[in-house]
Amino acid sequence: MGIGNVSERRDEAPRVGVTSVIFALGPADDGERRRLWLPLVRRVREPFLDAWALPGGPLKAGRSLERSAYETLASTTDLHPGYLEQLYTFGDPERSRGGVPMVSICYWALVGQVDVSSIEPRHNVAWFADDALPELAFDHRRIVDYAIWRLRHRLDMPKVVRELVGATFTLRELHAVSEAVEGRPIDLANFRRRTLASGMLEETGERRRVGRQRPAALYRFRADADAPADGGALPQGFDAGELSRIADATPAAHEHAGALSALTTDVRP
Amino acid sequence: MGIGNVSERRDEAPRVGVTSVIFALGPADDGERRRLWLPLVRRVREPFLDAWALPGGPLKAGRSLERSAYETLASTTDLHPGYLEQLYTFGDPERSRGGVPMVSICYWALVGQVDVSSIEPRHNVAWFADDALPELAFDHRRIVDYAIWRLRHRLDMPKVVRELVGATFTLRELHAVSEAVEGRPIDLANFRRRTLASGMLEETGERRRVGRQRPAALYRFRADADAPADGGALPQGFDAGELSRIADATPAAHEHAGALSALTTDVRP
DNA sequence: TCACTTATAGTCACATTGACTATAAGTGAT
DNA sequence: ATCACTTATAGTCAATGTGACTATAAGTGA
Repeated sequence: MGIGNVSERRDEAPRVGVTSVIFALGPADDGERRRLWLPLVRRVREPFLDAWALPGGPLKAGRSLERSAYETLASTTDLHPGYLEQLYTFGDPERSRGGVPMVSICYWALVGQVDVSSIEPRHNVAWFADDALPELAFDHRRIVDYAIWRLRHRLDMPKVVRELVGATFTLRELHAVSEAVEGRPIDLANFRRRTLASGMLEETGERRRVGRQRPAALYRFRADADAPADGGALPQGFDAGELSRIADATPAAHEHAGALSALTTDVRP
Repeated sequence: MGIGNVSERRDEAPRVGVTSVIFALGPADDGERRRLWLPLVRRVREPFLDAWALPGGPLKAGRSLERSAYETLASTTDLHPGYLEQLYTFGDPERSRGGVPMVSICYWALVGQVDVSSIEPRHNVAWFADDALPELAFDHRRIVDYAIWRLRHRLDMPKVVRELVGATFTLRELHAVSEAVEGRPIDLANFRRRTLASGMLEETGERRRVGRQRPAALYRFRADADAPADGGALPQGFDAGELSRIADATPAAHEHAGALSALTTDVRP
């Protein structure tokens, strides 16, 4: 049906898997810039037994790619990102396992907060800073490198950043997130000016005091003028709505609102 | 075989296909802006018998995704793009055919010149302007829309454009290509200034006369300072080298050098 | 009230860019 | 030769965006 016999099927049907790279904002260790952290799972079978690997699993029938990635991620790490975007599909012949070619459709996500308690009990999940990763199984290191590269280059800051900050935030907080994402220091004053001028934000009217100093005005992203530029890497309206539906159906999914305030806490297990 | 009885294997292994969206610079019809044209193939079997569709086929065992896309494209359209980049992977449940989920890994490419003669004999391949496409089979219309969207938004002009112009070109030619890619008129004088200032180009020293007027200086892209910015959507060094290897092994692959001069010719079959 | 820290405003020089205008250089026709 | 015409290429001007700083304001605990 459909494909027909291409010379009696010498074409080994490839195995198809989904893999996720999740980024979270790390702690503000000392006075340093924050880093991005990402969760890895320890492999419990060969090959690469005991090695760290990206969370993933086989594509599940009847689900969209995105949903499949979401479910796999949730089952292995208890994470429920509010954002999931296709990154790249890997399928070199060398990726074959046991002779069967392996195609991995990779997704990535950004989460602001990590519910440490929920993943703590499992010893096979841990978080690592993006610049201090262990050896990874398969070609996962390359996948991570690519994800980071793309995060820093081919992405509109706003769309990403709003996933890392909470619903409401001070400019300094937004600034910290931006620095983490971009991986470089950014002049605060200029950041202020640029960001405010962009018109993406609106004041909530409230203020928040972080230390014991002058409290800062709280902002939120404007609901309208939402996509002043981009639309993301997802085809507009393709799987676009899917994630929100998933998120709505998943209790834990929304609890990363107000994320940043909680991020002062160490996320390491 | 393969598909088997549904109840036995409810984890229906998905079928995996590769699909390509190819863009070529269309003719300068009248005085209008040039358009991008793309090749479609007429389906020769159900479903969507006789409808136009993007060139594609099943993922071939032992090949990389990119190579598979390249070969499929070549066999259905005789096109040999010098550029092939992963676009997106589609795999919604609705894409299933005959109950078997269908995952399509889409690639896209830009070719400057089309060897009309080589595709002419086949009546099941034709070129269409990006703003005058026929009804497409499956969800291919969405794929095309996404490809165009991404071409115009998430891409660094230089990298794309250098695939559409020849090895050597006048600023006016480069300007025409840019207009086609961006899909909007661009002030020539400013385009000049910007482009020259960018340092991407270098003069060849020669000049070329297009009409009967003053000849224009010829430029080429500088070999060094090659990637002053990006690197493309491909993970650096992943499949990156692959295409060149393919291209080298394929005679017709390089003949789109000097492409633009030939583009005054109508590409329609 | 003071010392201290952070929020927020403002300055300045400089680069980029859109919208035009002006001049230079070739060509075929007269 | 010269002219009319078309395109190549250079410049002008105002508006805007931005990096690197500096200055002032607003809270706080002591």
